[in-house]
Amino acid sequence: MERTLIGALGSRVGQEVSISGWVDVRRDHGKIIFLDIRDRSGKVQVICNANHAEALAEASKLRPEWVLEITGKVNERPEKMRTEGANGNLELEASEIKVLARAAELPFPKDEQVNLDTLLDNRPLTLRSERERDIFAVQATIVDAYRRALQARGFTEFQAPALVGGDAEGGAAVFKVAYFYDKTAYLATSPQLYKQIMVGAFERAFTIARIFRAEKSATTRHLSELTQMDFEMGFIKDELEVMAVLEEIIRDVVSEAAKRHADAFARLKATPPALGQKFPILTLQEAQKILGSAEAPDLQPEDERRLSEWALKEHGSDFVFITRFPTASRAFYTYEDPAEAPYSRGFDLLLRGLEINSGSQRIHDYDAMVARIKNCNMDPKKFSFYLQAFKYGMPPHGGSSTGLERFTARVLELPNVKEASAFPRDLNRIDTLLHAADTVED
RNA sequence: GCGGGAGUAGCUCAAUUGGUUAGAGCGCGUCCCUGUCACGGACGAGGUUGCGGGUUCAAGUCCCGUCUCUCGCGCCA
Repeated sequence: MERTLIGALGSRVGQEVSISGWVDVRRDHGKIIFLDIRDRSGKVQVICNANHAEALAEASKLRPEWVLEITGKVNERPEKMRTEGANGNLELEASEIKVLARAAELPFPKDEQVNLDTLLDNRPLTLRSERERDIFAVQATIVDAYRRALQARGFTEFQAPALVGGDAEGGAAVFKVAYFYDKTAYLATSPQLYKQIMVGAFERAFTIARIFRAEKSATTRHLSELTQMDFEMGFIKDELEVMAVLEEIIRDVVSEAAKRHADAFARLKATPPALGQKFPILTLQEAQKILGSAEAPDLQPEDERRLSEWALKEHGSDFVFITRFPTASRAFYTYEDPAEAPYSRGFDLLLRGLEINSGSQRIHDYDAMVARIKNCNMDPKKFSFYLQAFKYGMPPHGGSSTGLERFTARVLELPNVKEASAFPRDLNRIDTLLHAADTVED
């Protein structure tokens, strides 16, 4: 019999169907056994009783996470046995149970709240929990909505390289890779330079790229491998134009996630970020005045948290832009208007106390770019590939970069960014798929 | 890299100022149970207290070293 998805059982009441899925829970009463079966579309209660002795005998052997194919009849539940939620009014009376795969004893119940370390050590299992599926379903929507929002505004998606010939950004620590005979390559710390090159081709370009940072940091906001959602646009007047597009995109993404996943937000006890009428914009100086702190070239984590509290209180927004950082504290390609020196046209976007996006207007003039590179004590020759984009005519442009895991974590109010990565890597954590032979049972 | 906290059963955690045989809940095993939905009930198994050294009549508990986790700072996004 053809498989029916569990989510579609509501329209098959009274009919004989076949479902496939995992055992979520078994409740064994001896002569009557209940199973909660889960597939990608939902869950349903299966009842095994004396009407089908073979199925009942089979059900008594089942354990959590066994994979089954069950044939039976979809019944309305007796009046008093109904529950809230999907399929709460029906149940499948099993006539035949076929085991497609067994599962070993679980180290802990699938939906039990465990410590972060245990959660990540047991990822193949814990990803099956409702909580983890909620997190990564929301994350999938964030990526999808970001992509659609940019496509709708005339941006062309491109694929950025992960292997690069030099550390383009400077600043961030890089992973080295032995590259064939005598070369050294690096894992990209950002798609930035390639994104700018693409402005020359498409005017508006974006990429959703894996990037790598070898920072020896052990915090709740760092990962060694992460996803950056980057866009870059040509023919702008200033960074405010980039910020306006970014704000529109963020509004689309947050609204879409809230709309599609209201149930997940509720289960995770998270509130979708408040968008307010408009994201407030503070210059660094204004921000430091609000904080009552001394002038410094950048904000500290505690400052970021306090500014977010201010933005929510004063503007009903969980987001706040910070602009006008000193040019010296920003990446080399950041544009500085002579009239605005020593401040740059860079900006950060904070969400609930954490920097989730960084952007700027960029230098577009070839000579100015070469001069800035020299000024930063770097060799323009090493940038000759990148510099071709400017040599052959580049419009005034700018863009921004959103950290997917940080964004997901703040949207869902997850305390540690590692929870927003299905397979996080950090100082000590990296999967050893090929070295775990001693943990495999014979 | 610096600082705080932690490491006890498969998981989550207890264990007076050092003191007999290290406990609980969940999970697991056997048995009972025809309306549960975290089903329930009876009984049971399960520990070199991260690792190495030291102090002491006696160490899960105190000291030193080491590894790991976790939180904060630095760096970074």
